[in-house]
Amino acid sequence: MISDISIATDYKDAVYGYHTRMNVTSKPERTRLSAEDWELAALHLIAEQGVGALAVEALARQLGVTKGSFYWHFRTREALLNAALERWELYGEREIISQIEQIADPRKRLPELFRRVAHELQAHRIYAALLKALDHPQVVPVMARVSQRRMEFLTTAYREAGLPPPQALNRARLTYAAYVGFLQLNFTLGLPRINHEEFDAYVEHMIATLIPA
Amino acid sequence: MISDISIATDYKDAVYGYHTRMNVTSKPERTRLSAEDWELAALHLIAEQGVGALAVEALARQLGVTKGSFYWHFRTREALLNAALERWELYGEREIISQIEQIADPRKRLPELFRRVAHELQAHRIYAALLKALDHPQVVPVMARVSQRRMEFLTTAYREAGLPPPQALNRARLTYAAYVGFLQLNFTLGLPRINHEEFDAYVEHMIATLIPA
DNA sequence: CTATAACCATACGCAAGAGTATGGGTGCCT
DNA sequence: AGGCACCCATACTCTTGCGTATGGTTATAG
Repeated sequence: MISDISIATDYKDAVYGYHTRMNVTSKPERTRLSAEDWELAALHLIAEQGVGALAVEALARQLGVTKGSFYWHFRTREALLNAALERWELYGEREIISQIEQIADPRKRLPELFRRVAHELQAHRIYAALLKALDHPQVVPVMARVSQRRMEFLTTAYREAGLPPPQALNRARLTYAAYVGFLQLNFTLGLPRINHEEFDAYVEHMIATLIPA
Repeated sequence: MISDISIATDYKDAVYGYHTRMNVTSKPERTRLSAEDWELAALHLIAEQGVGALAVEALARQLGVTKGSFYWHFRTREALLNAALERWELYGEREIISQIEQIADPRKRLPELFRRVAHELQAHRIYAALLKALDHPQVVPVMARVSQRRMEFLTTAYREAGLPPPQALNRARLTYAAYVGFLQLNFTLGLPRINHEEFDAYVEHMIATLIPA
């Protein structure tokens, strides 16, 4: 229980860099919660156990409170999910794309993108979890928008790297499908448990195969 | 009381009385069921609505019976899931791989494999559904075995097509990830709704990009 | 033709989880 | 000092879905 809380706190720190609860060993530290706290905890739980595991009483236990708190901040469970998804779409994305866009040489963007994504896979856990929750009607539009944006980014990157428009689009499709499939096959399914240097070799193979010289 | 129940039953027949089995007839379907019937219906439901929607009472309604029937054939809900998964692993696979293996020229196998898979996507709905259910501990080993077999098949195919072993393995990983990702992005998420000739162009692009000349 | 096994219906019990009602506590503002 | 907004706990209700108990029906072997 207490370790769960500390995990949630660590997550918040990792994302937003502030610290509200520093208990771990001592008492439950009765700090009051905000809607944001619930949303962040929800995202954390989704990343760990999937959307299906998002239950309000379970979340309340993790946060050291009861349902009474939750239903003051949110009208329903769906409201929490929507708020969490919206937060993820707004703040949980952006960084990488804007970083890559500032690389001068278009030819160097794609390899760099591949390598960065490959080395920050942990940040894509939520995306992987949402991918498996596409039967929930609430997540579909969010995922559609996010995936669409990423696809467009990839497409223009391939065009700038020299591919003619139609091929650039198909190459982007292929690349993005490979990304999505990789997330599935590694987070959830643990496949042959690829090790570190072998993984790097795989990434370089991807670069050599998918990116035009 | 009893009249209420009978009314509810009539209503059920009128609404849920659709294709309970392969043979699509109307109501007087009062044939007795076997365990196999339940397993097939379960697989069908999984393909349509995912593993999470596999509920015994819902299945019973679809088959035109009640729970009483189910718990004669199976000890528990998990038992049904396991039986259905086992059936799928045994009978729902094999065909394509064995077909492809009988193509003489190794260089022609991979393009042919790609095209066939692309044109029989419907057969991969269950695989796509199970992919999203990897948090259920029951499906993990099944998917691990199936994916492992397919990966090995792809790897040897790439070797026979001329790639040196380490590259063949990585290319197989890339290919299979692209396959998995494509399933996700198309069945569940409906992305930009790709049309027919554009899809064919995408498949050919995949072949040109992934298969060595 | 009847006895047994196979199959199914009905009516329960039980647990989990969403949502509600209501009251208590805590901080801040005036 | 008192009041109001904010936050949370407790104790319910209601629904869903799994599993059980028990008895009824249909098929089939002998």
